[in-house]
Amino acid sequence: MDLEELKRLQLKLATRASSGPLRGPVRLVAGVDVAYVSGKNRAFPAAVLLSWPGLEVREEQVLELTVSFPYLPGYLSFREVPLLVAVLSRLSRTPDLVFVDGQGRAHPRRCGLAVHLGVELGLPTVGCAKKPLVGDFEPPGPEVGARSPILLEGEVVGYVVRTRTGVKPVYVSPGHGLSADEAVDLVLAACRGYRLPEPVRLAHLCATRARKCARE
DNA sequence: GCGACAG
DNA sequence: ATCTTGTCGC
Repeated sequence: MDLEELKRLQLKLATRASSGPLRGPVRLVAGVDVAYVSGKNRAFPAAVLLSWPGLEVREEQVLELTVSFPYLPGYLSFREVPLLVAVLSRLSRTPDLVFVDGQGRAHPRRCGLAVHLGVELGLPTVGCAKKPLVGDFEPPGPEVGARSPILLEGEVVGYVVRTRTGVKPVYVSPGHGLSADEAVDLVLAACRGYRLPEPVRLAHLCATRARKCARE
């Protein structure tokens, strides 16, 4: 792998990403995540389909695949996009929007996992990470719904959002097909008492559960 | 050179 | 991400 080559690809992908506004109604959403087996190249990508805005689980899919690309900060999408595309293709219906566990535009080259996946699928995506990658920001207020902008080179690429009182905030940034403000609204509307939005939280549980079963 | 660094 | 039990606090 040639990182300079991949950097150029990221810049190209970022150009193809739309910053919204969201087009069309959202009635079905999906959440994706990947669980790994310590050290090995085994991965368990999971996708959960839920109704919107009701958030009722409609379908779950999990796969056991081999990962070929290593984890490198700034290049996560080259490791996970292939896995996520594979598991999403297993769903019986195509979601109107996908919640991703990772950054969207809050990336050095504006091409985080959510951007890459969204452009690749041609579907709107929201990035919701548990930790920051780049940008400057202040901690959001203590009340649920509080947000503070993530600034990168003078641009608001996302928001640090308080989804639960007394709990660390999440880092929300748009992937493809929507604005940063819409991304925040969607994440808050997808939370049900936990730090992470339901689609991502359930996909995480699904992937972890699959890995556990596979080992027993 | 030093520190940072999604999952 | 993963390795891991109990424990403090709302």
